[in-house]
Amino acid sequence: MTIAPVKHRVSHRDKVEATILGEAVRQFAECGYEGTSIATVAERAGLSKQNLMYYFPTKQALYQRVLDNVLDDWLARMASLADPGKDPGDVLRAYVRAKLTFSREQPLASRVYAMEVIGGAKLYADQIRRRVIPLLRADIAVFERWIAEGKIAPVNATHLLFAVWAMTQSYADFAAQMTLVLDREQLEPSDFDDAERLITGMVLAAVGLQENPCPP
Amino acid sequence: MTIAPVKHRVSHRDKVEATILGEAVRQFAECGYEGTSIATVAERAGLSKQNLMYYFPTKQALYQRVLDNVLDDWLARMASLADPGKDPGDVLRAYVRAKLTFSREQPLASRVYAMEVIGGAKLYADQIRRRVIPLLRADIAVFERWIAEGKIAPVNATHLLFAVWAMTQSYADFAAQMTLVLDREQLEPSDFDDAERLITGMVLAAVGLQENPCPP
DNA sequence: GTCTATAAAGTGATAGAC
DNA sequence: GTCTATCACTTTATAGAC
Repeated sequence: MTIAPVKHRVSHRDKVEATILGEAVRQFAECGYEGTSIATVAERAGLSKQNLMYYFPTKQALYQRVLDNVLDDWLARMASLADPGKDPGDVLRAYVRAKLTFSREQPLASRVYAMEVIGGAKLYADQIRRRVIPLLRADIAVFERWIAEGKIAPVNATHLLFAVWAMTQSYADFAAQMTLVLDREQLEPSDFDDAERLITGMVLAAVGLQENPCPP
Repeated sequence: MTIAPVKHRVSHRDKVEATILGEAVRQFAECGYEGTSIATVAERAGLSKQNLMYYFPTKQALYQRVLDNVLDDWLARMASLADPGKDPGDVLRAYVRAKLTFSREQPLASRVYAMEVIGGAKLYADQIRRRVIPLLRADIAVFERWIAEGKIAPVNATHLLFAVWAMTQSYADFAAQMTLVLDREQLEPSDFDDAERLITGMVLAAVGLQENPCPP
């Protein structure tokens, strides 16, 4: 009886799964869940589709793993950024920067998540409810505490978070349109710098934390 | 020889096409292009799939007509909103309001367009290049002229437009996630009022047009 | 002008070989 | 433990009937 080769730090299975997941995230980001065929994913990963289904028994299992990885990565970067004890300005700056960095470094992850939400989150609503919503609500609560303490101007905290989310996420999701406007092959680091400056400025001005040109 | 009944103001064909397009936009918004089957669209529209393909010879033709209608509606609402002669504050307020109204009244249209862009605009890039990009560039040029004339603070006009687009569009595209945060069945008119207030405030504060709480 | 039978290719999934 | 031949079904599209 042969025993599984546990001595390897990264098993053969782990390597194959990583290859599959890498292609899967690209395909799901382009075509969404229903639009992606496991045959295409398998072909680009260099496997037969039947072989892929040995590692991921169903298409849904593959999709959920992709989305799990997306959330893991995102949550690791955003975890407890909003600390009510820290300076509001610093927190807001860090928040915008972290979210923009994710859009720049993991645009495919962002797009898979966006596609799922736009389509109504039919396959992942439970996980969003469990892992994302509490985090967003906590961030909103921090904003509201700052307002109550008079540290920032009284704005609608919920919609402020929606705004930050929307502006930063769009640099991954709507990159195709932005590159057409900017007449570029792809978004450059300088574009993300410009975006960070503008978004940070807007947010800080909105909550009264930035010395802004006030009309006389 | 029978002649086509041109006397009818709305032909039988127009009515059937409208029914089909109504179901198609819903289906494309949920599942994207590849994820939508014309059989499903036909069934919900009360036709056989073969009959649907009499009116729209290919799936691509149906998809392009749906996207054409989306753009027609959107362009009609946004046409020449940015008039360099008008008051910048009024224009920005009207711009945000018009875009938010579209998100509220035509969320499915917004989502079909968003899905196409996120997937890389593989089937509609030409039309976006032709009909959308020039309009966005014109809006940016107006913002830049205001800056040159000293009417608004010197911000990055391109990214300001990206920000407005992102914030307003997200109330259609990310509605599924927003309703989870807000614990609602669907977004209410009051949510759009709150959104309009916050977004307008952010934009006007960013360009120095709103008397904002300045730190002492 | 409107609708239907049929085809040709592709889908996710399983049972079983190495 | 890893991989493949095969299946039952759905996809878009066409050729042709009413």
